Amino acid sequence: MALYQEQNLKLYNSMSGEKEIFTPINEGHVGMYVCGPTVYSNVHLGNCRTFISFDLVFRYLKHLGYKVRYVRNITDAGLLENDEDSGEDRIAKKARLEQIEPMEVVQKYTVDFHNILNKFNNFPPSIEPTATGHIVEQIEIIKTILENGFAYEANGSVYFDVLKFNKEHQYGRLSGRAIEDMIANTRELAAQSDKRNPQDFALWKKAEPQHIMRWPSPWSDGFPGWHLECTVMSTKYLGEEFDIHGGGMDLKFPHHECEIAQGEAATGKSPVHYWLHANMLTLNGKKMAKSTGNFILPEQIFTGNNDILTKAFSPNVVRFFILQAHYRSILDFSSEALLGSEKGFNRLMEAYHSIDELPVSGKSDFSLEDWRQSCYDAMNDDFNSPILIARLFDVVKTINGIKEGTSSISEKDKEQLKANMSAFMFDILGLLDAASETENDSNKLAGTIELLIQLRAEARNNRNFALSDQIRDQLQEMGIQLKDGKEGTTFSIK
RNA sequence: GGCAUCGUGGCCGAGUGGCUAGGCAGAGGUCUGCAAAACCUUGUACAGCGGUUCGAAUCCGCUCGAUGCCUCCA
Repeated sequence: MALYQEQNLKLYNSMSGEKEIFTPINEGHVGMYVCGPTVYSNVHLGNCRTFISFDLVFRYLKHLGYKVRYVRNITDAGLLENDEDSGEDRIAKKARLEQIEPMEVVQKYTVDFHNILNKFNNFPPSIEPTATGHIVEQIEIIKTILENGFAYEANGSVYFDVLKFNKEHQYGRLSGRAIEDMIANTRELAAQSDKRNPQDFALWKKAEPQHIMRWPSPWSDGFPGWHLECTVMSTKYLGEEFDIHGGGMDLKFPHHECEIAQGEAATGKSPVHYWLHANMLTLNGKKMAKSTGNFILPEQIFTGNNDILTKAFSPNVVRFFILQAHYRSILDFSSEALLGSEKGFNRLMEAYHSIDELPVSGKSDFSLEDWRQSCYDAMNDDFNSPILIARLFDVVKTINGIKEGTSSISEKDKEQLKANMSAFMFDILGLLDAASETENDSNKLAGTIELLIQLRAEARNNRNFALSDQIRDQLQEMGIQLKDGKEGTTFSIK
């Protein structure tokens, strides 16, 4: 029996504003779409948070036994720099500035994106389509929307008619906006627009002569509007209706609102059953954003090369830090918070690695099953990773108690405990077991350290404390911590 | 200005009508040649003011503050 049948997963649907029991369209299968990055610059940590959040969702659904098709796009065209009538494609602009081909820009930052997410131990999505790879489909859907009467052509561009759409459907449901308010509050824009109404958005834009990225279409040589690619690629690979759509909170309006409108205008059906939105990562209390310069790059964290942090942190620790907050909460990035996470993370890992050495007794004096279920309860409650981590720290206390002899565990539970912890820490949270990574080298290193420990023990027996302290302190400087316990000396590597 | 979200102890962060969240830091202890590390124990909290209730940090109202979106944005 698949695990998902025993578990009652609830997730917060941004559309209803409530936690809902998750029921996929096709039993045992999940279709999930997440808005990917625009590859015109390096991803910053705020971008990464969103993708780590949905990696958690992906991992957990898989763990529950669902067959998940996870589609995440690469936006490599169609995103305008400014107001859409005067703006320039971001990728084209970068290409002009760096004097390279637009597709070189795309390639460079796509590789960077994959690299970084790989370091964070994210699973790659099942399909990673690109906007430029789906121009034909985008043109087709524009035709359909035109035929259905929800769009109009003007000067070679095609715009979505929001007011007309709103008469038969409801525009603004996801973001809780009334169309009247939008009309009343639209900012004054430059008057040269071809749009009938300021709320309308572009499906197809005619390219200005200097515009490099362009494709032929029935209306003009031009390029598709940004919102369209997600509609096309999600429905192409997941169907006209699919289970989960994720993305950053900042995409809710207008991007996701437009996706809903495009889907409904094209097929008459609302495409998404569950809308999930990950919240922002802040720095100095403000959203991390490329445009304001308020951001930090993952690489700057891994190397410690930045003004914010006092030291470098591993991707694993950063991931743990991110997962210590719920994905729907704003999380503030700081050196102090990261240091706290690092210490906690190391403690958790050490406890896990000490399970094998635990003494066993006839029976356990705690309920492993209750603990295990409490972990699932946390994850089933809208992927509450901070609660799961709190439960993991609870069991750290139990493990230490067994070590000290104040608690007991049976042989069977010990095996189970290790398997469960491994599942929650590595499979679901996606943390990396650093110890297993470079086994060969670490064995040699361990042998060397053992030798030094022996030499130090001899020195101590001879009361040559100067030598013993020198060994201890110099190892410490290298990040190797000796631990003098009752059973002798052990070590850990930072 | 409109819409939305949020305001929890030194820091980070869960939770939610009555039952210890958790982590880090701090304090005390165990261990130690001295330490470190580890482990154990432990305090301080729910922005303010009203209201509902037997009971509110949790619900309602107002005030103040913060953030996000309203233009590209994870």
